[in-house]
Amino acid sequence: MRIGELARLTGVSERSLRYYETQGLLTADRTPGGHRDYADWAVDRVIRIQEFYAAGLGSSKIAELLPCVRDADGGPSAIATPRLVGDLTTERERIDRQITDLLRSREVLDEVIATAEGRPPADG
Amino acid sequence: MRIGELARLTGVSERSLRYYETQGLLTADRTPGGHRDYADWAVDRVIRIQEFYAAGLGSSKIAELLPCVRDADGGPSAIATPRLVGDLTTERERIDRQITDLLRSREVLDEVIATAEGRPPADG
DNA sequence: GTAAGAATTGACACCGGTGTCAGGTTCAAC
DNA sequence: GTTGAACCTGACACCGGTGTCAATTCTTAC
Repeated sequence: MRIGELARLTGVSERSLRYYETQGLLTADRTPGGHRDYADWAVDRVIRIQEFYAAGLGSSKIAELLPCVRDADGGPSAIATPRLVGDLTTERERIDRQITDLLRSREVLDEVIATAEGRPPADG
Repeated sequence: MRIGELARLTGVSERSLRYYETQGLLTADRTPGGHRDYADWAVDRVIRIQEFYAAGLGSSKIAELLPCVRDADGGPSAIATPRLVGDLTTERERIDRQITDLLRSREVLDEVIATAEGRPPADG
């Protein structure tokens, strides 16, 4: 499929899809004229990339990580090197902390919202 | 207390503490010479500010939100306006989505780590 | 008084994914 | 062929919390 369709299917801008390619996150065949031609599994990959970005990982970490992820690209998945495993473990801890922060902030927001709506804030 | 001590106690840089003041997130008395003099509750407030930042809120939203949060600043808490409640509800939804993303990414990381360590990936 | 450490303001820079514009090329339908 | 939509590359800018440096001033202990 072409970049326009992929953008439409994933909700990710064409700009970003091209950027992912420069970062080694997403590859595409080319038509004789130079237009990108994506395989079907690109949709899943783009969604996964977005999830990783949302989780706070940077392009280079995602680039290392993607080959090790079992997904629908049809290829065999690589085994993470010990160094990468160390990095990912660090990321995992960061993600844990972030989840904790998010849960706490969500509670606070709920309390403020509940108070403003005249409901008694859930006991705390 | 002085800015240096507050920075040490919270783990937040002096630079950031001064920035928070410019954003209306944190106030301090001043000594006759102009040095900031923070009350004890500033520690809790700074930690809360950091949590909100970590949750993806911007300075201006936090500035609106803080007066409505019941915390240790000794003051009575304000009631959020309907407009603010709307904004906070939107933020709450964003936070929910982000938590979902983080949980999913964490699972993927766990699988990659487990595979690399020769453990069978937790069934999925 | 004086010296050393701490605090002040102001300015500049960074990161890094994304938006956007410009100027040119390709594709597909007629 | 021609035409209009889609695509190409390259460049510039943004955001916004934080790091850092500079030049100056305040505080405190001697």
